[in-house]
Amino acid sequence: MAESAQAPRRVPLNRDRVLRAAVALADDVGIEALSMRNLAERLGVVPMALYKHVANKEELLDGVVEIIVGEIDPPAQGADWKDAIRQRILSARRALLRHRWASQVIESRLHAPPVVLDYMNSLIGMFRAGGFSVDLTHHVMHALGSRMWGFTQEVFPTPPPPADPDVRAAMFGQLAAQYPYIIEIATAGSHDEESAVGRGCDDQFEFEFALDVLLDGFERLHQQGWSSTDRRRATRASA
Amino acid sequence: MAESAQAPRRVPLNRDRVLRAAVALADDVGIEALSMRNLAERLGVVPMALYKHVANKEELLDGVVEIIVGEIDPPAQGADWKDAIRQRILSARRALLRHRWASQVIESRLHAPPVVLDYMNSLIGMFRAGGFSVDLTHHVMHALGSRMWGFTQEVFPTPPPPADPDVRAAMFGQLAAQYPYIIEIATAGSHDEESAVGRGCDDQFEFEFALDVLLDGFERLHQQGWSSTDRRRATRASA
DNA sequence: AACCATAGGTGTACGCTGTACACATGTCAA
DNA sequence: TTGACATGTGTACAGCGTACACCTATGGTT
Repeated sequence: MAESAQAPRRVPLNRDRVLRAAVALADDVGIEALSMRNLAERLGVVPMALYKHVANKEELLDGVVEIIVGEIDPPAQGADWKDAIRQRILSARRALLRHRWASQVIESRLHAPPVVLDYMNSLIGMFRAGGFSVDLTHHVMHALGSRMWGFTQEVFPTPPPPADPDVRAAMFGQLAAQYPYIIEIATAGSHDEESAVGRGCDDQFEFEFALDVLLDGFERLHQQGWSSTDRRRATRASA
Repeated sequence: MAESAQAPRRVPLNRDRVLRAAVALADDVGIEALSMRNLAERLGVVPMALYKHVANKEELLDGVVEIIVGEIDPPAQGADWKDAIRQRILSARRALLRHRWASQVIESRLHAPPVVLDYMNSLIGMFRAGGFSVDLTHHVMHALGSRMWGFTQEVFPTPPPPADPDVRAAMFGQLAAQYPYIIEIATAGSHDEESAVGRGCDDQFEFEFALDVLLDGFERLHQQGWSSTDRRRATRASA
């Protein structure tokens, strides 16, 4: 008899299948639960089998980053630099929103995988095509920082408010006394102050706001013919 | 005889000593080697002893963040909002440069320790004192993001160039073919192209450049009386 | 002075992690 | 048919955070 019926001849693992399984697993159970053991189990294989395809966990994560970055759209053709870059970064953002854990992994990488360099290289090229000097482009890329990946580090996501209304009211009073300005911001635009505390922000708006402040600033410097001889107090009119 | 001579009556641990030892240990051996076991050893104590002073490792790291943030200078008095905020953030930067691992720990926190809220609250207050609306202040704080802590995520620090000149030349050629724009930036202002690849950037300059682009943008929006009813395409003149 | 509650330190043990190393198996070339 | 090579297995180890039971020294009360 054909042993393909008996033991259904498993397709052998390969690097790509391992990496895609890792992405799927992280999507499902979160990045902190992505362990070599869990991943192996999901692939129906013993942990050490993975090491035939990735050198170690670091390289696995490098590969995962490659996959995510591969989901970013190529640059739009025909748009001016500002719109093209804006669109591209927002595409990166969409990719990273599909995998919420990805920003953390990107930031943890010690050296950039090739696709990452591709992306950065192409982004730089978009500024250069817009007429930016090498120097200004350099600084502008630094200024974008991790925002070029479509995320801002959400420093301290607001914890969910306590369910008990009494506890919530008490907590609100204490916070208002201790951090009046934070409360002022958190409750802005709401008449029911207390309930608004845990309301959260429109992340997409905040992201675009910051991105546009930066892009507008870059445009202004570019138009003014900024050059790195203005190195002291770089962008400031005052000095 | 006094047993204080015989067994030199050790001073008991307390939360503060534990936290400061943790900071010192991380400074010495790096954050990845800061384990409960290593920390205990450094304090001449058994690992579990630490748990009488911090609930778990997460809370230890919270406490470590408290100490770092405590090193940030209080706001300057009498300066205008822009200079005051600039100075404060640069002070935060100095604190974080003293502990290179700290940014990573700050970003890994799930909820903000009180001193962190203090800092943010006070920074918000500085914008408000400068006449910023609640709304604009809100967005502006988001736009600063982790830069308010004085760091930009250094995405992918450049690895040191290989020692062997032949290898270096070969690598340079390959990089130049594959990532021409990156190479263009990396070698800008240098005539000896190859050797400039690993030269690195003036991080302080890059940080201040980005900070000033943002602060200048904020100032412009503020002067123009930006209000959140301009919510679509927030900062853009075009639409 | 005797007592005892309590805070602080100890020792052991468990489950989890990444991964080194030796081994088995399955597939293709000679 | 034989052997080489790629792939998957099994066992084992060191390190991690930390639960739990225990001991000990200190300080206040009787």
